[in-house]
Amino acid sequence: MTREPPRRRATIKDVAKAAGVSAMTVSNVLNGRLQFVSPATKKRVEREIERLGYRRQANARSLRVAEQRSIGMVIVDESPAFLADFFTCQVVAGLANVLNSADFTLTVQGMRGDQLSSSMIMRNFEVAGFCAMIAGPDMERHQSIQKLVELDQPLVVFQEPFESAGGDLCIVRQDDRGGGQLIGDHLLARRVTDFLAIIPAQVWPAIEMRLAGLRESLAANGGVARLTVITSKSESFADVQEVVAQHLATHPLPGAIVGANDPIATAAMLYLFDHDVRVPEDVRIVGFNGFEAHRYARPRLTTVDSAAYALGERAGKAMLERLESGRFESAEYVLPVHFDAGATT
Amino acid sequence: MTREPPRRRATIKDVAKAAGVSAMTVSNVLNGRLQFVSPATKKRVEREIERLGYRRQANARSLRVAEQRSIGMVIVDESPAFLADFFTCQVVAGLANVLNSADFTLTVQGMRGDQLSSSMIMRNFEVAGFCAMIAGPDMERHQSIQKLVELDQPLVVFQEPFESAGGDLCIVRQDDRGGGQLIGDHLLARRVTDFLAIIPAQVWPAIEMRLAGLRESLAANGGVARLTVITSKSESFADVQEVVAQHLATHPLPGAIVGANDPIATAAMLYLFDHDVRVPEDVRIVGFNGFEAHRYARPRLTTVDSAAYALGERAGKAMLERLESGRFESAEYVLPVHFDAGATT
DNA sequence: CTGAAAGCGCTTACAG
DNA sequence: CTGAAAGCGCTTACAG
Repeated sequence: MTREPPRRRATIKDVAKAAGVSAMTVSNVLNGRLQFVSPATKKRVEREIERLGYRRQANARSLRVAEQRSIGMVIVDESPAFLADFFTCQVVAGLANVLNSADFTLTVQGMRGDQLSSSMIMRNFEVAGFCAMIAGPDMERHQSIQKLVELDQPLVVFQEPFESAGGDLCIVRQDDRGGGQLIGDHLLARRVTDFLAIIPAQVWPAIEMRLAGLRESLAANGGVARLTVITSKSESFADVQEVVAQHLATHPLPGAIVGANDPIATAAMLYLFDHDVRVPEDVRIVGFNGFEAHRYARPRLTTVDSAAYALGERAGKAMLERLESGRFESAEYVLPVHFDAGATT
Repeated sequence: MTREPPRRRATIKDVAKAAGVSAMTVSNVLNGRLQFVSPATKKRVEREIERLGYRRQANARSLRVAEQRSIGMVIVDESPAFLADFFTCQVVAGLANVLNSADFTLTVQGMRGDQLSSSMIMRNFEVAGFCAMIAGPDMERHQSIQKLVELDQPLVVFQEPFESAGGDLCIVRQDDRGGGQLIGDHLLARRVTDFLAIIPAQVWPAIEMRLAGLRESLAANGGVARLTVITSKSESFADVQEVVAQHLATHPLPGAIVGANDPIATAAMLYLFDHDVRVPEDVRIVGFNGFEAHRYARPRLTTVDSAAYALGERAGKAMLERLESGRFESAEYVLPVHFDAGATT
């Protein structure tokens, strides 16, 4: 229970004294204002910084110059393992990479929607701007976005289908609706008339958009094709298989199963295999995302490749530009998705 | 190019004035020191905080109380997509979750080993402690750890096999060596004598440990079994298949293929299928990690389940305890792994 | 080119 | 119970 000995961390004054210069000169060296400091002095200061193990108190600097060097990433999700989702993880990876390269740090905080207002990252002022990935139904999501907008700081929201209501807000998303359309068109061309879509219980706007695109495709075809949507408790193997079993117990085989993402589609496919249904001969199957891990199922899944990592990068760039120029250069970025034909259709 | 209008953010003084109290009273409300403030005053202050949209400047508070409310997560990896790795992602998810629940924020920065010294997070003092996930060969990794230790702040290192050299350091890892042994024992019991291990070019200490465990198992068996190790440029499907093809062009089929992780094992398995080799009849295959995404390959892969998310949680708890009590309660935590028999052995 | 001083927004020991 | 004041470690406008 002993506390640390109170060995004091070196400050800029310690460095200044050791180098025989003023604190201002040390500050100039630290901030690269080299027109004010001779090369010899610079060397001396740098040696003392090294020797004393001096590190700048980011807090003191930020307070003085009223500038933060971190971006907040808020993930609103019911699951306590919010970041464990692969899509989210890829987005965060791309974002972190761009920000880190520009000497910004990424501050991650995940929470449920009702915890947003009470979270540290919102009650305190400590980041230069926010990025947000928000799950949930429209109403709740919009409440969360509204709360973030009211912070009056630059905000990038991922995978949000609705138009930016103006403000200091930028939407970065991919064309999930277009992806849904591509799936519909592809299957209609193969004369599928009976579609079964499987979505997870946790509402994600991107998944709603995929469904909307699929519906549009079917409607454009004259509306002769029928779409049934069933909901799985989660994306897990067991839950998907259970809901598929339940549905097929009372319904005929559909012409095609469209999974909201690859894990769901693959779980459904394996269920069919275990019940001697052939894919694609009896039922065609399509997933969504096309991440590496799901290229390993055989037959290879037909899917739509998502640009999750690129979304993160795009958001990072947008945020950096915003901080630089004072406004977002575009209110919305929509990245394309790519249809990826496998052997299941 | 217009800068933001200089609308000033509300400070504690603004709140104090609006509520007709002193700044100290506002501070007391903010910090829950309610013995000093009457319920009526508290209500009034809270109303003004709400009305003015006041948020505390975390920098000013941290500077004053000399206490940080963020933990730094350093990921040292050659890949620019450092965080995109699923194992790392799971670790970060578990860590973020525990820290967030304790009102700590997680500050993520990824970089190559040679960028460590020049990174913001190291040159500045802005977090209460560090967690680190470090790839690379022993020498380079130890250099990185050394640099982090010299910061003289609490440090948790993930998946590092070597003993803590004392200091303010805690190792959190899983029993990868034991996992390797389990794989060896399992295959030896099935009379395998010719092992082929496939590892990625990027050195990870955890993978070295898996190999070491496998070697120990073989040695304990009298050393009649032979182990060949080949290296794939990356974990990607194409690279693994290429190296397997190359090897098998000049070598007979092994009795078993041990992948350093599931993606590698699965890619090898699919290569064999494409060349009419039966699994497990002709060649047995084992992977490592057992993440959900790889339960979808058929036949279901025999693997060892990793505790990546739990590693992150354990590290978070260890760090919080350390900050609370002044020392790590244990210099090392080793989480168990579980053998997960599938249909490929 | 260099130094002394003010001030960023908080918290807290001290005096009333 | 409340207020005035000092000070955390920086940066920067100002004076020499």
